[in-house]
Amino acid sequence: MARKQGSHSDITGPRVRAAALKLFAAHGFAAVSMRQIAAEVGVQAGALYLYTPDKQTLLSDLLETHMGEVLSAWQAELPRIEARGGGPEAGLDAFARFHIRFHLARPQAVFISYMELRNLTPENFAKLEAMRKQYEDGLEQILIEGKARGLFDVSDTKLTTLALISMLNGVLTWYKPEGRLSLDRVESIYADMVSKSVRAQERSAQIA
Amino acid sequence: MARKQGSHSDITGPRVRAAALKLFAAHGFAAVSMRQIAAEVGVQAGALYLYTPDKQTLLSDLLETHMGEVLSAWQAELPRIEARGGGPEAGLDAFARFHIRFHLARPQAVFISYMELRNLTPENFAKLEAMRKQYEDGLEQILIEGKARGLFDVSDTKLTTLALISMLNGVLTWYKPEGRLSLDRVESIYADMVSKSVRAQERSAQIA
DNA sequence: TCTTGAACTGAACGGGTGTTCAGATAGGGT
DNA sequence: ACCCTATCTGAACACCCGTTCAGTTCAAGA
Repeated sequence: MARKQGSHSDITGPRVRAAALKLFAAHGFAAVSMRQIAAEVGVQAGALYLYTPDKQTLLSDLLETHMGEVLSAWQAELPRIEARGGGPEAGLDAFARFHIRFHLARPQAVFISYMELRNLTPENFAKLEAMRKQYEDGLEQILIEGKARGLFDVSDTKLTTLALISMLNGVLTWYKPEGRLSLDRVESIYADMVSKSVRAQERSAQIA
Repeated sequence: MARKQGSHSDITGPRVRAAALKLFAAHGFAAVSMRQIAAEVGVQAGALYLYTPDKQTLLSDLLETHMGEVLSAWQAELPRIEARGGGPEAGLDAFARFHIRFHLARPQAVFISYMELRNLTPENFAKLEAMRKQYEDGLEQILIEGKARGLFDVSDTKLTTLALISMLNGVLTWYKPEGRLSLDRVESIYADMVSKSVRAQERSAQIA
């Protein structure tokens, strides 16, 4: 029965990862069995081991791939910020909008990326943490620069970075594409809240 | 060996719930076995069934108890807000500070409350969702009133409610009691960010 | 046409799962 | 001193787990 039309390694491999992503996001890593993943792909459990050495690696590959995509997508965004002036205010706005848009396009990957970290081996966990930190540092640099220029009123850039990312991540818990608000509208509202939450008060002295 | 000193139902029952809370928070509901919980208590697995009809109920009892405590603690906070003037600004500040303080005191319960919802039966899930909504409505009412009085600049009170709670919940992912910042300091920084993120711009017209 | 080997099956491995229950144990009431 | 019963044990139940592997199938290369 092997080697049916269109059932080569190039096709089954991605299907295995897609099935794992879907099921891990829906039920959690620990609650999903290799047999369930295999059934979703339409294959016996043993066949999965042609595409992953074990269940744990299947998870960490998904997470590393996702985090890699986040990092390179944000890198690709930087030139566009420069093109629009490149100040901390433009950077912060771009970050908020990028984060919302990018993450809403991959809700399952984002979901498991912060739900299933504890199911990684220490080595895999450390690697993921480093990537996450790199992403957060991108935001913190914007805050640091804005603070230095007196544009932002931020007492602790590290805490603020985490608080802003938490707020932005929250969109995943409720956003539905067919919902009341359009993606653009959601993006704008979040970008506005982010901007206001760190903006320095306009000094009355300047106006008076 | 039964009925050792101090090993009555009144004592073992709470110990079972405490062990389950600890292990569920650390490893996740699906990854923790009844035998592990029993071992933590110092008892055989069968004995757990004197204190819970099944594993699922053990989880939902923990979640419902926690959510009940959140709601009643917030109710108890309301008179104190009234005493301090009772406006939307005072209410919002009180909510942020209450949320941070209360949740940091129960990190494990909070953790499982938004990680393990999917492991509940639909009935138990619905009950929990209703309680969570009631809590969120407390915050939204503050925003609605502040918006009506022109104190807050909030285009969508529902979205803003969820965004603010997400931001406040984020504190759990990084706060360590022995860390760099004191609880009071963290509380103040978050309360400040919350306040600024919804505050209406001071109109230059008023000043000029 | 024959051979090769990638892709997959299906059964098996040892071990863990939630849950049940007959029986042992021992503190409190009489 | 005795019994009662709340409490707990330890074994068993049927089933599911991740992983391995000998064997089967069949498209492609020679």
